[in-house]
Amino acid sequence: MTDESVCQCDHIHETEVSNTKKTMLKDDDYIALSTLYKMFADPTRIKLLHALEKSELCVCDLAALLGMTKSAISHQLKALKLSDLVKFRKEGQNVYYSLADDHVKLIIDMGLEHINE
Amino acid sequence: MTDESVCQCDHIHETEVSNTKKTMLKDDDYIALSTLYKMFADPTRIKLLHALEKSELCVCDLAALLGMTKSAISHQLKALKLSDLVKFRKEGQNVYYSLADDHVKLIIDMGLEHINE
DNA sequence: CAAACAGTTGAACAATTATTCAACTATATT
DNA sequence: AATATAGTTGAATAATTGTTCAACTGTTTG
Repeated sequence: MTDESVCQCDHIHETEVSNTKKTMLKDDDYIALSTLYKMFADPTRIKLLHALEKSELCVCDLAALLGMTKSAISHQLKALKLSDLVKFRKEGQNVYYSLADDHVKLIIDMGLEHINE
Repeated sequence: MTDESVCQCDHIHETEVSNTKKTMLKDDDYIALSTLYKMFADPTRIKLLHALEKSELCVCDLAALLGMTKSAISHQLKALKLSDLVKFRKEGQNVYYSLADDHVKLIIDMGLEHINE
């Protein structure tokens, strides 16, 4: 099956397309990238990340801050944890969450720049 | 209704929470931010953006490059257009798309950095 | 003018996902 | 040991979303 049969096109700019093809990454890389950005693609999660820029907070603090249930927050923190965007430490009954690294702040700031222009 | 009644928590670190609250943005800002990142949160769209880093391409080119139908590509380009991530120019039957500004490349590169560590 | 092609669009369908709810674990307190 | 609280978890539900399909617009060419 040719590319043309998939895209239903006859006249393709072949040199540009083949040049671009060389610069493209593996499919898995794009999936990994989009999976990362999915974490920033939800208001609740981006609030959590932004809140944790300031200081570490426990699940209760975050739930109170966002006005949401502990369960909802815990579910989202789990997703952020799986994407290595937050880390945590346990202390007694509390679990304190914090940002995993500086990229998180940089990515959020980059987005804010785009919004505010 | 108090925050506590929503989050089901009794012992909240009040000073940390109220300090963090001061640094938080308006809800609309978080919605705008997450809406922006939603555009990067899909493999097809991030491929389109990455492809357009190299040179402008028409819908047919992009469809051929990604091995997808013109319709699917057109739908995603519309979303990217609405988020001001791509711009376009018409020439005869063709519509050439290109990146709207440099932020797009920066945001993708930032994500790649996080992946490759 | 008619045929061919590039591109767009809306509806439909399938897949993904955010929150809720209830049940559960684990730690701390009395 | 019993109770209370912090946090997690899995299933269920509702909402969102990506692709397909068919029909459409607009431009070019013979």
